[in-house]
Amino acid sequence: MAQSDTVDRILDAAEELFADRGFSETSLRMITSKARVNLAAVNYHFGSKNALIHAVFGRFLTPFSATLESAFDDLEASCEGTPPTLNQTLWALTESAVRMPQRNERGISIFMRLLGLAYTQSQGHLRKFLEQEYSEPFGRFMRLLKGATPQLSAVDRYWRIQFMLGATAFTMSSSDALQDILRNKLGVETTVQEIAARLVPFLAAGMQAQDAVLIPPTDTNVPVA
Amino acid sequence: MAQSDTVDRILDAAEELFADRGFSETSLRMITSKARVNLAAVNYHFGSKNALIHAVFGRFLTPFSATLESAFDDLEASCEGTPPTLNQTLWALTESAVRMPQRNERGISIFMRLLGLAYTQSQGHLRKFLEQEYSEPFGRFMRLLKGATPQLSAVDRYWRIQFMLGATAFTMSSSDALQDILRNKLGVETTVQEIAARLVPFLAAGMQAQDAVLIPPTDTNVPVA
DNA sequence: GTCTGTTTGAAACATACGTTTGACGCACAT
DNA sequence: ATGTGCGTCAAACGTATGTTTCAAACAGAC
Repeated sequence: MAQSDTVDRILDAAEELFADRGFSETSLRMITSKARVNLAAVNYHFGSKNALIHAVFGRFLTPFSATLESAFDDLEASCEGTPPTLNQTLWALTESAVRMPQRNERGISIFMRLLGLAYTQSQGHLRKFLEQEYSEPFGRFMRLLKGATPQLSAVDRYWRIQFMLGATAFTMSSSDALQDILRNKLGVETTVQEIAARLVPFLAAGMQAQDAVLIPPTDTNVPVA
Repeated sequence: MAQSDTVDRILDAAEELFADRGFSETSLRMITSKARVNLAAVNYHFGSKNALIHAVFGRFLTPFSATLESAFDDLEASCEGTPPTLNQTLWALTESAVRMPQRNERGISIFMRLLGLAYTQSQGHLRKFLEQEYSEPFGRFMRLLKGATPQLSAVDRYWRIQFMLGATAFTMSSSDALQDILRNKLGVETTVQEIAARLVPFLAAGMQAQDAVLIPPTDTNVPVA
């Protein structure tokens, strides 16, 4: 055949190992031996380890950003002028992620982990690369958030978006470990879809919390409902 | 003198480098050359790189957990039987963190970053070590959270605690970068204390969000106030 | 001063890494 | 049949890592 499946075998193995161990803690030799290909194949097909990492993201993120764009299109079309709500925007994002065709049942979980790692490892180089490479859907999501939270000042909105991002990236990046703990402690099985279903209301409520009073402790719970 | 300051110089350098670059991306040679001590000093004083990492955490976490314990003591004493509220508990934690004597103005930010890394790097080995080593204040905080959110199921509470942890660790760990962006974009200056003041209401609101409906999108914002 | 235990110093150790090399096999066009 | 290009392979390259070694410097006790 003109093109063997070596490339895909490498991508599959790399994706899984990166998610389990992080990028710099995963060597090319681990990847090639898991994929049962020759060590030199990575540099032959991808050029370098860094290019491999980018390729792993590209394989998922390029079709995902297309899916996301059309989900945003549908959402805005169905709203006819009025800006989509916060809940709708967040759900459009998570639905798009969950609906992506998966290579296996761990697919989503693996990829969320990779995104989380991209935000915390290698001094954020990967984060900058991804935000640049996919600035279109990224910027659009930010604009939707702005439209959905007109009551927030720009500064408040900025920080709260970081809080959301943090909760998401962190949770997803360690979702395997967290699921293990939950299984051992409470005997509960969890899917990534369920985590997302718990995360979205948390984020939406935090995003719409009453403005921060810059004076510390009160002696009653903040009324929420 | 009986004991030189070599140990502290190593700890200072390691702390900063670990926070900037992660654990496995920081070599002993970087640490010793930044600390201007001999390479062998690390293995002589600490035994191994892993033991150094543990020592870095210990230097901050041991006094901090003492401060935290007494803050919790005060809080529970002032409540006389009735369980402290969520807001009070969260504030007791952040106050304790902010009030810690700092080696420099980046102190808090550096340490938050390290905690965040501990949860995401090295397959969670560090996380397990820390939760074991400081199970006392850790478990107590968890119990306080439980008392402050009796309406939540154990599973819901578990995940929301992870969300809080993620938002906090992520934000604090990249607070330097985030503050820079905000300064350049909106011309606003921010302190760690102000970030905390914005974070706590976000977390409290998310923690007390109405139970997750496991069915996706609605067409109205979730009512919050 | 001399001895003793502790801390530093420069150098080497063994190992692992990402990358490169050059020979080899194989399909396919000529 | 023959040559050409692509993919694979074992082996090596140079570099960087964590750790160890052993001699020298230093302190304080006698």
